[in-house]
Amino acid sequence: MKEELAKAYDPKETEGKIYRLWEEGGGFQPRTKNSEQRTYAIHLPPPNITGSLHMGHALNATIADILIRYHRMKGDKTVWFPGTDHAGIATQNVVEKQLKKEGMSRWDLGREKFIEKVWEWKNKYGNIIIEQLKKLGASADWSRLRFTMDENYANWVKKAFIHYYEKGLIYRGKRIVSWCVACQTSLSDLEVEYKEESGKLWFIKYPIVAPTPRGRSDNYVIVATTRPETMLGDVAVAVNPKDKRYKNLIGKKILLPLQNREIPIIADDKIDMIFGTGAVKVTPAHDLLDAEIGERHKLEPIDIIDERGRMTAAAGEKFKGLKVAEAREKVVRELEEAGLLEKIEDYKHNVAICYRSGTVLEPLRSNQWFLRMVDHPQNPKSIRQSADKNQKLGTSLRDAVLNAVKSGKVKIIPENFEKILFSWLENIHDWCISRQIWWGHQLPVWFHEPKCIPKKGHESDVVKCKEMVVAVEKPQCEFCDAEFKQSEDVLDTWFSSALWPFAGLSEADLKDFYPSNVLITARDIINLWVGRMIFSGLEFQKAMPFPEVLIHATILTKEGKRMSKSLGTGIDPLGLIEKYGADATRFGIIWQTMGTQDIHWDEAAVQAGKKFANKLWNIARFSLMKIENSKFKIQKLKLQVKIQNNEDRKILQKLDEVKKIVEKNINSYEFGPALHALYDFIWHDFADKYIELVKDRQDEEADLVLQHALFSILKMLHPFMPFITESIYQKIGLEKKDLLMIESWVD
RNA sequence: GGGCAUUUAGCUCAGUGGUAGAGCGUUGCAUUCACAUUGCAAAGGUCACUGGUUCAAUCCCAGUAAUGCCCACCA
Repeated sequence: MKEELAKAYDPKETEGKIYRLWEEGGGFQPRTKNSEQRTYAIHLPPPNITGSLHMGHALNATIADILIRYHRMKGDKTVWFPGTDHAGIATQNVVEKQLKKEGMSRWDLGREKFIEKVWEWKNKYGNIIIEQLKKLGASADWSRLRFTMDENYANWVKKAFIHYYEKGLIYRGKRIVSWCVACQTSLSDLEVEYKEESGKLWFIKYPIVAPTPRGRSDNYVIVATTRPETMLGDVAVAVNPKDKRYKNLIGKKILLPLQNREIPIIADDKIDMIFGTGAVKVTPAHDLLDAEIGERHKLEPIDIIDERGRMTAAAGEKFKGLKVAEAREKVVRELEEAGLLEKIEDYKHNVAICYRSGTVLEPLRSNQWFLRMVDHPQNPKSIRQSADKNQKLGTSLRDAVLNAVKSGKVKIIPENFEKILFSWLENIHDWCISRQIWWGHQLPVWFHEPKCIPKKGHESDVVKCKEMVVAVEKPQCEFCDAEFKQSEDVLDTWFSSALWPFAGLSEADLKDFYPSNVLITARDIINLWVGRMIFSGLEFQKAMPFPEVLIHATILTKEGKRMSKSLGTGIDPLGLIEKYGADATRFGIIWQTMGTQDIHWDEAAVQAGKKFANKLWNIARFSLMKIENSKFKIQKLKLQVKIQNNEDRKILQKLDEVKKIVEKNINSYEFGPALHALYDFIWHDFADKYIELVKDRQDEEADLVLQHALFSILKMLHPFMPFITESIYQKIGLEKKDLLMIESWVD
């Protein structure tokens, strides 16, 4: 059927229709086209259900969509796996905020009701971002949509936990963790952020017990601290063993002010002689370094701050129950009154804050679960720098990742981001995987109720009752009637995200599409996510989850600053789609994607994309009109005539060159250059020159070359600008015709 | 404190060991011919700075400066 093309391209009129056409045509599902059975798979980094599309997602999804559409046209059995992440703390915070507006807290509701509320919220808002990705033209297979809390995904999470536990890699212990008083949970190292703060450095006099000669000023040691209130939990004062100033004080005792406790002066080479006074108060319960020192010197920690951020009884009667800030004031005041405050200096330093709530974190000791990262004391630095790529590493999870990257089993693109991974791995601590929030995967850990009622005939076996069982299902005690109760902790969200390349996939998909071909992601989650997916894949699938990791650009503001919602500097991709159309938006993004250089966002590129779309539209309008009026109707897409005319030969040759450039660029993830080449060719070679030349020609060859070039252009441009190319293609009067999206690539 | 990256036209960015390129913007001309969301043309640059290698450096090397990003348990 003939259909007149409008004079200008209208994305609004087109995009919805075309997307439905694709979906109804089953274009997103994988299919086998050639006999080679090559597969191509990408996993969408699952966006948080709390999120809405930002430029980073748009860039990521556009890149993935280009690769997916290209490989699909190439004939590979292609699939793009989409899904969303339950995003533990983030989602819980959103729902808690909502509750707060109603004057409630999660505690008022109770755990069960609260989780119901979160599910309600998820069902209502959790797929917004998926709908937004569709607007962008993402050709993901929505029939394979997953959620990190789906039932079989959850089963994988439990399986993984139990596997690690039985292997001895998961352990429970009372350790210092970063504790968020607002979220009431522990955080992993990677969830801690730092904020510069102008604080104070207090210099406190600690009297030495063994009296030095009277009247001398050295009958106390001065320590400098940013957190005077923690002195209530001091168990020692540490100095560097090489420090001459304190050499003869080592081993002597100090009478801890306000607490009137005797504590030793110890030597530890971790102490920096330059900083402060060179003497450090040691509070092993509330500082990581101090905990390390405390352990080395076998000093018992004293917990003086509790999980609500209040002082405990151990802080002393006067301080018990006070908030940390209040305690600080009071400690300072009392020290001053006692004449033990030497001086106060202004001091700028970084304080650790919660990446979700922004609250200052309290390092404190808490019962948590850890995943062991390192299994032997080998110096990792020497591993990385070693020239011998086959050098044996240990079998720890950390070493598995190191090994994979070092041996090239996984390639990080660009290569220099390997360093980010290496430096994290070199200093890695065991991963605190338990959280005290409610929304997430509850640990498959069961505790025996303390009250034990022995079964008949088992009165003497009661001692054999297990206190704790790690299992998928609730266990039953052999010897008594006491109920097992599931641990209230949930797992760190990233524990489940780490299983993303395989968890929740059907067995058939796992067989066909594991490993996937490339992981596309932003640099800020290289450690948080990529590193953990690598060891999870190796652990549970015995193979790398992906051979390549493409770290794409970060989109910054035009001024080169980070885009931030709170500062209002963020660009909304949906606004761009609304204003210019999805193709123009994709064009604008990719136009600026040169290598992996960060992008200083310039909307002019999107405007250029809109103009280009219109140009293409009119190229098609002219070409189709000419061909329609020609006696030489289109039969096939292939050009099968011998070319006589020189101009024809020239344009076909150029077309072939462009094809090679585009293929080469896509294969090496150079999307910007590919688009620039297409743009130049289409506008300046094809439209400006060839079409002008061909206007007066009436011969068959001209018409055939014109249509061949047009089809080739539509195909090559399709991965970049899918809507308009498909829309034009659908208007071509061919006999047998499929969707352009599954049409075969230019040959 | 450590690491990485960037610096080229008014703006956002490509690029090459041998007279410098695009998009947007600017200026002039053209046009009821597919497209004014157009065509043709023009103006506009000591390629951050200093030194080195070279017959020749915007490009390679070293250093400096500015900017940005990431990592880090200095009290």
